[in-house]
Amino acid sequence: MGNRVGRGPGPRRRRGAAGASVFNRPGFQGAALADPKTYRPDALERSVLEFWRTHKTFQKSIDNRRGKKPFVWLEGPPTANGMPHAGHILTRTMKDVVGRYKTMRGYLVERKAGWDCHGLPVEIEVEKELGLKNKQDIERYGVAKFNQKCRESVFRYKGEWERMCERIGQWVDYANPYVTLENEYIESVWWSLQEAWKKKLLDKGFRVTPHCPRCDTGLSSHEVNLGYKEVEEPSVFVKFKVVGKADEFLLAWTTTPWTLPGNVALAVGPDIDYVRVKPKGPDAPKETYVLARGCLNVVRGEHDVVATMKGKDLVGTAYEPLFPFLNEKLKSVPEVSTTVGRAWHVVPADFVTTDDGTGIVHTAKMYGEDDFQLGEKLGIPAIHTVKSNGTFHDFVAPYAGQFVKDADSKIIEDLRGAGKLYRVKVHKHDYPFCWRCSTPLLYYARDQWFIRMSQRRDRLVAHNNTVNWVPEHVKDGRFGDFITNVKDWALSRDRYWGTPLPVWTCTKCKHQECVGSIAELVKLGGDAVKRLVEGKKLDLHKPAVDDIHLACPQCKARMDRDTSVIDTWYDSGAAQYAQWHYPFENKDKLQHPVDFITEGLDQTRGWFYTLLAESTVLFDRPSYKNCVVMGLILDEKGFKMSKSKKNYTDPNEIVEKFGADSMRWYLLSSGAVTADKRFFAAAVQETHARFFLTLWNTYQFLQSYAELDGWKPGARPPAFSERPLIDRWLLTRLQTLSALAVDEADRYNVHKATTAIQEFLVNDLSNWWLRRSRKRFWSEEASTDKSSAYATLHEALLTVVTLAAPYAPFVTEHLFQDLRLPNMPESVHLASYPVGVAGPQAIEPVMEEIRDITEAARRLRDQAQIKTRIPLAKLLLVRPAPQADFHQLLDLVREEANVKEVKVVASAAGLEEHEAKINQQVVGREFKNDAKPILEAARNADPKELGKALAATGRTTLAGKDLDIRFFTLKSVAAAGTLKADLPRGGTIILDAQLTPELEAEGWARELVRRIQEMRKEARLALEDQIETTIQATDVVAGPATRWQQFIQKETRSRALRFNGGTKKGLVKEWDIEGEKVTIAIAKA
RNA sequence: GGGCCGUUAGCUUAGCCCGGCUUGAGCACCCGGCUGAUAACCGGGAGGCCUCCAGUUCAAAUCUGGAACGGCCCA
Repeated sequence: MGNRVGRGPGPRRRRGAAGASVFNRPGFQGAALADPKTYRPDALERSVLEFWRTHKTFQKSIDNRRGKKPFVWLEGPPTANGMPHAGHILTRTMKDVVGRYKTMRGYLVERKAGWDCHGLPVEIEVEKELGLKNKQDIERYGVAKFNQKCRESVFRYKGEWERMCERIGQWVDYANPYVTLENEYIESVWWSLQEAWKKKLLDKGFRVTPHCPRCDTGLSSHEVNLGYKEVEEPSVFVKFKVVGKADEFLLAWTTTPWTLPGNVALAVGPDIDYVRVKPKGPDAPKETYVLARGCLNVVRGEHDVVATMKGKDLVGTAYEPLFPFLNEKLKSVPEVSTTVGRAWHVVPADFVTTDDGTGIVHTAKMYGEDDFQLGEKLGIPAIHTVKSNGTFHDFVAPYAGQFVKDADSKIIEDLRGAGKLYRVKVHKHDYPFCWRCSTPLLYYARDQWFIRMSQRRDRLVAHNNTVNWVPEHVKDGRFGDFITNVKDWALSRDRYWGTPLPVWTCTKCKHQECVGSIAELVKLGGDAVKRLVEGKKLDLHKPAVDDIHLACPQCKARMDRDTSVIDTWYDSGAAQYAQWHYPFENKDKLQHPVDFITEGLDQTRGWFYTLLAESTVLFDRPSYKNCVVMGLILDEKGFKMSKSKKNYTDPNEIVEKFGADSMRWYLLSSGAVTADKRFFAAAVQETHARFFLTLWNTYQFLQSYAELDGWKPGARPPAFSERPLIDRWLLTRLQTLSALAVDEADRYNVHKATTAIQEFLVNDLSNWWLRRSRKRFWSEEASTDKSSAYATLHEALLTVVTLAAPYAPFVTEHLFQDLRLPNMPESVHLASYPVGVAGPQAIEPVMEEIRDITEAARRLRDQAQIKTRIPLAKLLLVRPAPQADFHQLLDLVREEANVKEVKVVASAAGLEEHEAKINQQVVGREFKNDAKPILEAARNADPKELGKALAATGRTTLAGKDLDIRFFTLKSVAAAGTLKADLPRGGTIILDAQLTPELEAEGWARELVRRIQEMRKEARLALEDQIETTIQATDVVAGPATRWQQFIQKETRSRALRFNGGTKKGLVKEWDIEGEKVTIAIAKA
């Protein structure tokens, strides 16, 4: 390569104004960025957003792909009445990454936004705002006005959501979103409910669901889950008197005393062992108790077991009701009075355990799911003792009107007074509370609408099996478990703000109609409805929809709508078809399954389920092909982020400081996106520094030299074969990298793709290729080498930028604008994704070896305490003769290790020793059970002794076994006292550490150059500025350095250089170089 | 109470599927070097009972069982 360090950093002249780009930048105004050379993420990203707006880039990325294979993605609609947080940023980033990536791979990716509008959360917000406390308050306030407030409140944070999504670079069509409150959307939902109705899957009946007495409605399991709290409550052991036996009692246990007036049966496990016990002692009551043998610890004091039996032996035993109220009520209702005799008996049930309680389970039909099913089986009538607002009915006289939880203590006292209480125990457990209003929830049977999902269980399972779940364990784990035990979907909600259930019932003949479209509504509703539709006044919400009455097709009498609304989760699960107003419009848009969805793990039983449930019921098709389940975002300490604890940094602050790119890259690259992830500012900062600053500075390097040299992208790049090996290596690495990035992204392993891109940029491009190629840019004269360097750096940056574009859309766009050639697309997001060539190429391991050699050389210098600045004469590389072009790469070693000559020799006889290491795998396979002593002996042996024998004879003896060379790996190591090092992949280097006056002189020169360069920087001189330099030094330094005067002048751009003379001008500094005092002065010439 | 996921250096993590180098890396720390691209870079050092216990095996971070802790989900 020749020693052409030349003019150091400065070329001859500067072109254009400072900071102005030499590249083509059609859309950028440099003015937007105060200092275009500094990376200011926030300003840069905002200017890129502006660029996308003015060039309609998002729209073009779709229009360009018209006619191409579609890749269909479905947005899980957020509710916009809360602020977005870091978890939302992660899922929205993932959605965006996949969209951009697939677009660049050539697919048509349309991205319709969506908003989830209905539901209890919205109602609660409005209630709070208006100071309403319960449903009566809402009714008094007026449902019409209330729902109007809900409608206004839905989009309270819509602006924040849209701003956040835009700011983090999510491309999604917010101009044409689907909105679940619109008539078209509701009409599609109605259509689907009618389909379910036609299939006899939509039905009405009692279902026990978690119920909030304050909101007076059932809650979805998702909602219940948000409100578990640990509570300590009294639990009671109650004595049920056996009919016909004077002093015999069945002991049962409950944590909910308020359900005792509703008791209808006691359940036992048929195969569980039960005992009859009698208390012992003078004060003991003359009573016997029956309970499970496994629960005897419940019994207080001394006692005898007087009999044992199986649960099935107890079945049929009649007992006296604890309270008379329900009994009397049943007798008074003619339709059910005949069934009274079925209640208050011991019955068998498979849910009974002896884990806690007594093994005899108090059963109140209306207040537990198991209880209800058991009650149904026994034919016990469904009669409530408690109203849906949580207070006792009047017929439960002593507690009438009291809230159940408040009545608990009175019930306990009354039982104690009546001698029916065995004991009370404080019980600690998790109990659900309403997640919005903190009222304790009741499990409560209501007559409600439901979809018979249990009848479609097999189809759900079959469709689930077609889904590519990422991570895989969700398929058979959390999701699979859920659907194999799927329950019927309790659909109706006795609330106001939601999609109304479209079922009308005839007031006279009870005929029911499920309406599936607005057209049908007009047909059955007559002129009044027709006028509404024609006047565009139709509102399908309550209360307007309740005012629509249909004419019964059977008897012409009036039909009234069932007053309930449906579970809002049904709305979101309808998105697949309802977003297109299917089947009334856009029949061609519907796709089952869609290609891709992603949401957080918390949606497993939410949206992931409702989508699959509806597509199974309606179409008998799976809903999605690929489902990426994102992990949760945790705080710095690993706890779930919580608004109330405020244990997280506002993500907006982080975006402002380090940029959305850094935020996205961190979230995507630090471990799998499907794993839970800690999120904190320092982590994002590290990403910013490591990847983005490196990218930026690599680009700045190219930019500043191109500017000085007048180099332009695409200016006659040398052919691949003409470029130096190091360039060919880099370009080959790019191929391998691209292939890997595509492979990983195709499998949604975005963290592996991003990590690979980052490692390439930092390690290969910046820290190796560029580090080793800097001087090629400094050279004065035009050459193939120099234009190769430019072309290679340019091509590498362009490829990296394109590879990283889906993940970090902003800075890549900015750089692409500078790097693109005129014939390239106007945006990186309109470009094709590089697919590369898979498989490591022959040159890659060669470069690995070169890097190993320089590392080893540095290690040797360190050991010998010889600074790199002092050149050494020779480095011997001991290895078999390499391929011819290997020698080209040895120049890299020469410069990096600062040696005058690198020589490859076949053998270093006499300079090396051997170290042998046992190969456990081979020994293990060969000797099996006898391997242990051999391995132990090998561990205890001196590797050098072993190596000596093996190198000489090819065999040795260990633990009495004669072992040949194939049981060892033999390494050559430095003989004591030599500067010699082994390479990890074979081969050895030997460094000639002999110093000569010539070498030392050059070292002094380099010492001086470095100080002068540092002073140039300190004086803030421009790269190309000329200086005059004066050096005051003793002969130790000045003598040798004078011989290198030319070199020093050239390197430091010193027009004049004087030793020990002249006047000290400009910046003057005193240095201590290896104990020598040196004074240097530089002044701009 | 049941299910799922996780636990590797102070922090972030790779390796685990498919058992076999002394468990790799980045940040931070210490020593040294290098530096007119970088908030850098290069060499070295220190820092790991790979959460624990048992089992399988010639051999376990890796496979199996159990436990602890953390998180999530369900009751």
